[in-house]
Amino acid sequence: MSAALPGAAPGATILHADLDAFYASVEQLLDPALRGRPVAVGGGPRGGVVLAASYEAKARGVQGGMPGWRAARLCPDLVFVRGHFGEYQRLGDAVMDVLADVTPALERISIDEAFLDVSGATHLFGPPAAIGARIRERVRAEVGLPISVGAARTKHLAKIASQVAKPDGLVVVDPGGERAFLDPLPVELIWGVGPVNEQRLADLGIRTIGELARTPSSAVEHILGRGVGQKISAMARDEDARRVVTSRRARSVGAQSALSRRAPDPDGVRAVLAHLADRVSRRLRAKGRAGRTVTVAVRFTGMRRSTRALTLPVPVCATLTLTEIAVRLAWSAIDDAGPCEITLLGVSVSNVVDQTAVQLELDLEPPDPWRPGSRPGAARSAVDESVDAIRTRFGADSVGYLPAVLRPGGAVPDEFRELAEHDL
DNA sequence: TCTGGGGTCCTAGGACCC
DNA sequence: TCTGGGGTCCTAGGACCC
Repeated sequence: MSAALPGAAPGATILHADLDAFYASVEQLLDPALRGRPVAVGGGPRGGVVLAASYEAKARGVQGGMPGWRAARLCPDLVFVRGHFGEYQRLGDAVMDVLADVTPALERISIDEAFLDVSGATHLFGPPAAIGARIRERVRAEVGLPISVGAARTKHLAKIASQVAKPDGLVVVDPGGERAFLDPLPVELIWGVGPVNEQRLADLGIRTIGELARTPSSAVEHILGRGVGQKISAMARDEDARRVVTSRRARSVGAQSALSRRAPDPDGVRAVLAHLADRVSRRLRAKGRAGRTVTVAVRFTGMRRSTRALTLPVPVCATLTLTEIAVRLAWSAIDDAGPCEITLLGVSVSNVVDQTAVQLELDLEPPDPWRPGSRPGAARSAVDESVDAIRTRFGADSVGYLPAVLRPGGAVPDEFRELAEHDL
């Protein structure tokens, strides 16, 4: 528990609400025996990565993204749980419902995190500090989860405030108090400063946000590049002008699967890519969208990655078209790599636009010489439409292009994938 | 014992056009 | 025969976020 900084200044009207160790907290809510114990969702001592760690686990050095075996070594009594992904979705949605009661100016940025602009809500609920406290009480009482809230004049500052408030706290940065709040904090709290940029800044002797704010922007741009340098300098100087955006559509859609290391063989590569292309194209068609650029990512042993992209003259969303393009791109990368083993394949589609009723991609394919006047793309669309309709009625696994046996080993549940999907 | 899966944005270099 | 400069699009790679 941490106390709010005093103050009810009307200017701190952007809130950032962020559930604490979300997946792990849900597990502790569902199973009282896990409360107070170090818990890791996902992974295990013999493989996979930790998707989320409880605060008890974090205190022992366990972090999200860490390989399970390393987490187990750091914390021998760590309890690994598989995860209740459907519950995460349900409870995350329930929390967003609570937030939406405060204001419709709500920007959800992930399953467990959102910005709110409460400038229109203060006459109903009081100053931002009171709204933040009310949100925390309601989420605790009605959903049963701890949530931290930051309030400030800008999104960037509100997000930093919520990070400082964690776990289970509320921090309000009053207008006028921004510099005093920011200056002593480490640069890694700035949105966009990760391990690499943190080190680059440290090489210049810059460790705090105050030091960064006092460094000429040109010097920062010199080591971080112009775009990133300008952004980060502006953040350090508290010059964030972003508004709360209530709806945002994804600009790309992708799917990827880690594979147990294997030498690439044509049938196996095609099978995995067909599966991924099916996931991607299905999501596109469900929203009446299509994309012009197809990108394939291949990861090799040693975490070396390679990508290949192709931009088409017209948007595509047919499963078979996407599969064929992906296969060609993947082999371009694999052939360039020489003898190798692959550990991941990914397919993504960008340059996404609304698809008109006409399936323009039909004309990408040459006519079938055996059937004069035929439009082979029409057959593809017809197949996709039939499959989509069957899945709608009978479930996603009722029909597919692939034998189930080809699903890559170690795959995460589909429910987990869906948690991370952005709205198209 | 050796790293998930969903995304966003930026950069450099090359092709191409006017 | 040689040649400027700017703009746009594309590709490949990389950093970062949740």
